[in-house]
Amino acid sequence: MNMELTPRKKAVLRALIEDYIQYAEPVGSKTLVERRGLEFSSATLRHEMVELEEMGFLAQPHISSGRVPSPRGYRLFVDELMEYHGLSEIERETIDASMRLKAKELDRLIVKAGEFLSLLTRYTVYALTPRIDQVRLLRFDLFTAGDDTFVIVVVTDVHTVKNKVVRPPFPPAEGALRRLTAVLNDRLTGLVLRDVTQERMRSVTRQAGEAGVYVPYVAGFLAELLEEFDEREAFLAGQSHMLGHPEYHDILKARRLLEYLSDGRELTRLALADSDGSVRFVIGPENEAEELRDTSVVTASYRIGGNLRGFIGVVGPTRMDYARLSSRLAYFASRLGRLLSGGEEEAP
Amino acid sequence: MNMELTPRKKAVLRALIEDYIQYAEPVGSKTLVERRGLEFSSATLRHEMVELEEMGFLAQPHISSGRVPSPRGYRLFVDELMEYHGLSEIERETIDASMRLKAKELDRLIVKAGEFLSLLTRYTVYALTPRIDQVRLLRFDLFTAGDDTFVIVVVTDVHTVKNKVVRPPFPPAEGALRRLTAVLNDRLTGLVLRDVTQERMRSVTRQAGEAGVYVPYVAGFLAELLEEFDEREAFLAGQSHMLGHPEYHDILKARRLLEYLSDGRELTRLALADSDGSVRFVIGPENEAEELRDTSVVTASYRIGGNLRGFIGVVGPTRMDYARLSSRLAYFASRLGRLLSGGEEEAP
DNA sequence: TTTAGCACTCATAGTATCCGAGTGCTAACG
DNA sequence: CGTTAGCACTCGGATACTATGAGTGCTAAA
Repeated sequence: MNMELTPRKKAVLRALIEDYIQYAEPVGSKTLVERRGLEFSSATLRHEMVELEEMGFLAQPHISSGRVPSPRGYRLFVDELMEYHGLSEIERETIDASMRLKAKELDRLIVKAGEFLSLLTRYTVYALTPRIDQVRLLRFDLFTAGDDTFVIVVVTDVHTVKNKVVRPPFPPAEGALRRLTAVLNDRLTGLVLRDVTQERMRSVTRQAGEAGVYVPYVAGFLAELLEEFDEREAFLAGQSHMLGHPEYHDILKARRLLEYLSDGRELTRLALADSDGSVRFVIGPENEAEELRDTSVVTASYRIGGNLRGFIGVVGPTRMDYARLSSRLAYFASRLGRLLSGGEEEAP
Repeated sequence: MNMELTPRKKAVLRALIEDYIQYAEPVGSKTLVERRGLEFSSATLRHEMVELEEMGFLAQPHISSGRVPSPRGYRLFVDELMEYHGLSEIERETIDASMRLKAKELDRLIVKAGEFLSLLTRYTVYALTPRIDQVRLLRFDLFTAGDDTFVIVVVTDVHTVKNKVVRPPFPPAEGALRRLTAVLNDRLTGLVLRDVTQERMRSVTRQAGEAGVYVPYVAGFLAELLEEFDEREAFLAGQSHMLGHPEYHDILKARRLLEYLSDGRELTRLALADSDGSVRFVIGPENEAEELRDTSVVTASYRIGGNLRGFIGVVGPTRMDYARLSSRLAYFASRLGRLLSGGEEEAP
């Protein structure tokens, strides 16, 4: 028996997968002729299908039904067979328009982007913010605000300025804060956040004189920032789309999946894309998590500035419209990266 | 026929509703005796049930089945019949512990709170931030950051400090920004954001000399802030819980509802609680939105500081555990308000 | 190598039947 | 007169059986 993937076998497999993606029903030899227009008799196709099944690319739900792609089949499809859809001008414009988001904080922006992507693709979407392990401190500013509080503002070199309002037991004097600000800017700016040691903070305290009593607040804030920057935040959008696919008409399955996805920690562990721009497919059992074994995840990454990478992706049944999806996702991610890197007047 | 709500009728109705809430199955006269321990024969209870049905408190899915509470029945139940569960010490502590949230931004805090409430109640939760129509400007600060950008920081009297990074076509000089900052603080602090007129900004420009070229950036930022503060933000959490209730085993129903709820604008229009602390129930057809006609919404409000009110609530089938829910929700909302009003060192 | 023909498989839909929880009504009881 | 036992009746849901037809694998001829 011919166990090579002849061009004809590829054509059959491709036609079958495309049909199954569209109609979500096992595809028979006759359907292949009638609906996909393959120029062979159904008997010939049956031969091919038997061999494709033996090669592991197809499966049969039961003995007398049509064929269904196996995960390996999908894998071959996305790697070699599928034809990438180009985007129409209109689609490009829709995506571009969606990027005019007003939010200023990174995470709000990502959430909005995810919601839009979910609207666009009609799949459930997850998004991960970048893990920011190298934040550089650019500037400090401390000033009083209200009766007995003061504000610490820290400017970093990534997309955000962070601040905190502090209420110390002893009311801060404007002059003392000004002095402390000067010392902080003198001693700490230009440093990477991770490199701000206790030793350095002690030297700030020494230099700050009486304003030194406020140093612990600054140190505490920096510690919080370090922690906050260091972990990715995860978001999910468009959960209701999951219920639109027939494979999740089993309510228990749908529920388990959504429950799994709503755990941010699990999301963070989810498939991450390989390299910028390109799209990664993780198909069914290729997923590590038990809960995703019959689910596919398609991910792209977006870049902020130089080396910060966040991820945005789509979750759905293995029978996803990979071809259509991947081009949209890739374009979307590249646009998102551009937006966040400050194509607008936004961002340092 | 006795059309008055005798104490016995109330007892029957209450027992029936409690049973239905627990088991989600039409309740028969025999069940009332055996499971709820009513001290009458099933025949007597059948008499009562006929009358309760005629009064509109019960309904019968079909002629030979048990009874189910009608929306009017639930209404009576929450208004008069149900017995509020107290919270155990452990539950109180669990809620209190959940309030030690690290997030600094208001909306992130609300999201986290909503996620926790959903975990606690096992229902889908929605949350609305307060509508902040009276923001007072406390302080401005402008400074350069990086090569050709500068940062505008605005401190307000509500829970947040806002900032924006701006990249003007002409690099800003440190001195000019210092001067502009001084003018802004002189002319605008203490004002309510809404009262910052174009006229006022023009006078700032005049006073700022050469730094006046940067005033439009500040004005633009203030306009954005006004818009941002003025609208509530809406969040949804725990969507997967919806699928846990048998009334949403109809996937189409579940999907429609989740789709409706994932539209933030619709959420904003959702039932709002009446007064602080107390909990409001909107039962099935009492909802204005068509999509919520067989869904109940239970809402509480939380206060930030003096007069800002946000809402947090729970969405589920009309067969909700109102008694258990309301006490938990009320306590949760009051705790949330306390947290946000600055029980911690947080917030101006 | 391809295709027509054919017997075979089996999921699905449709139909018939049964079961029993629950009802409403009536008559007897305290 | 309110309460209860008894009973015929209803009807949704479970179970069993059958028919249908899409799809198969195999064989033999083109």
